[in-house]
Amino acid sequence: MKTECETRQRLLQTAKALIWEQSYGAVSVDDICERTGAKKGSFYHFFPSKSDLAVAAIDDHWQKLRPDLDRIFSPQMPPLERLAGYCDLVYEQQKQKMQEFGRVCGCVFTSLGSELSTQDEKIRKKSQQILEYRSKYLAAAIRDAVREGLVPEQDCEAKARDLYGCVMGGLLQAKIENNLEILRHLKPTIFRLIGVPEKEVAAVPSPHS
Amino acid sequence: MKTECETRQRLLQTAKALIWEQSYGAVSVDDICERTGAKKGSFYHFFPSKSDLAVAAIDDHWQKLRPDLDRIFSPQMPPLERLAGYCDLVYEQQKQKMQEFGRVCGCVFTSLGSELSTQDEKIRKKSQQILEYRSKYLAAAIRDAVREGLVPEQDCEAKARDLYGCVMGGLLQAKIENNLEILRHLKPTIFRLIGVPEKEVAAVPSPHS
DNA sequence: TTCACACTTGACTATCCAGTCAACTCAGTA
DNA sequence: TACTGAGTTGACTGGATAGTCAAGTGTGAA
Repeated sequence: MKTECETRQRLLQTAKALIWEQSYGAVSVDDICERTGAKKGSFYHFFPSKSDLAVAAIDDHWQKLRPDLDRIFSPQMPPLERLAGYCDLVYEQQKQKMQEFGRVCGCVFTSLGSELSTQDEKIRKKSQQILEYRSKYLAAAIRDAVREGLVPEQDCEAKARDLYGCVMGGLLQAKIENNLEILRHLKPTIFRLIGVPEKEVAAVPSPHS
Repeated sequence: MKTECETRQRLLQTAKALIWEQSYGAVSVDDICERTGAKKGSFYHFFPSKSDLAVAAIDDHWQKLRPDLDRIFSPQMPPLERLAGYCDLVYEQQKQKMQEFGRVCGCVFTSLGSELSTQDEKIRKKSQQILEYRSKYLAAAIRDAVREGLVPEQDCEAKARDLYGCVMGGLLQAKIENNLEILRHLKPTIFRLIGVPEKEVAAVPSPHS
C-alpha cells in the first residue's frame, strides 16, 4: 500500500474533469470508472455514493486552490493588487480550461451548486461553505483597502459577497456565451463596486508574478 | 381540438415547475408525463426530444416574462426607477417561488444554461439569446440615465452585461445559500456599478405599481 | 357519410443507471 | 507461516431511462 489510495485520487481527478466538462447529471459512475480504468467496486470502496464523490471533488478542488489564493491575497500585497490578482487568476483558470476542453467551463463550485443545491443538501452545504471561505479573502482585501483610505468606509463582508456574486455571474455568463472576453472587464467592475475613484479604475495595478 | 394543444401547454408548465424545483438532469420525461397526466406518446408527439422541451420551456418562460419587463422598462419611467423596478421584480419572483416550492429556486434561464451549455448547443444558444434580450432592457435604461446626466458617460452595452452578470450571480448565490436576503442589496449594487453618486445610491427610487 | 388528420394510448425496446456482493489478491505483521 | 485487512474484481440486481410504434379515438371539413 505504498501509494495510499492512488486509485481514489485518480477517480477524483477523472470525476472532476468529467463534471467540469459536462455536468454532474450527465456523468455516470460508470463513465468515471471507465475513464479511470477502475472497477465499480473500487469506486464504492472509496465513495459511499455518487453525491459523496461530488462533495469530495469540491473539497479536493478547494484544497488545491487554497495555496494560490493565499499567495494572491497575501497581506504583503497592496489590497487593490490582491483583487486585481484574483481577477487575473479567474481569467487564467478559465483560459487554461478552455485550452484543455475546448470551451469555457465555468466554475465547478458554482456549477455543482447551481445544479444540485435544490436536490442534495450535502452538496448545497459544501458549496455554501466554499462560497464563505472565498468571500473571506475578498473581505480582508476590502477591509485593508478601507484602512489605507483607498476606498470609502463600507460593510466589507456584505461587499465581499457582492463582489463574489459578480464573479460568479461573470463566470456563468462566460460559460453560457462560451466567450472568455466577458471575464476581461471583471477588474474595473469590482473596483467600481468597492468605490475606487473612477479615474483610478482604469489604471489597474496588476501583481507581477 | 377546441383548445389548441392544451396538453402541450400543460406538459410545458409541468416541465417548467419540475425543472425549476429540481434540475434538468433530475427530472425525467416519465416524471413530467405522470405529473401532467399524459402519456409518453403524447409527449413525443409534441416534443421531438427532452432537450427540445427544455428549449421550449425557456421560450415559453421568456414569452410570459416579456410583458412584465416591457412595463417595468417602459420609456415612460425614469431610467433609474426602471432599474430599481427590475431589481424588485427579481426579488419578488424569487419570493413567490420560495412560497411555491419552499426554497430559493434561482432563475430557469441561468440554471439550464449553467447545467447544459457545455453539452447541448441548442440550449446554450437559447440561453445566450435570452441573455442578450434581457441585456437590451438594461442597456436602454443606462443609456437614458446617461442622457439625463444621472450617471457618467459609459459603454452602455458592456455595462448592461456587467449588471446582468451581477443579477445572475446574486440569484445563484441566493440559490446556493437558500437565502432570499442576498437579493435585497441588488439595487445599491447595480446603482454603484453604473456610477450613481454614492449619496443618491441609498435614496433608491422605487416605482409605485 | 366519409375522409383526413391531430391527438391519444399503452405496450414495447434497449440501454443505462446507482448500488451490492462475495470472492479474490497481496502486502504488512505477529 | 498464518492471519489480517485494505484494496480489487466482475458478475449481478432491480429499477429507471429516452425514445418507438402501431393501433386507436374524436372532430372538423368536404
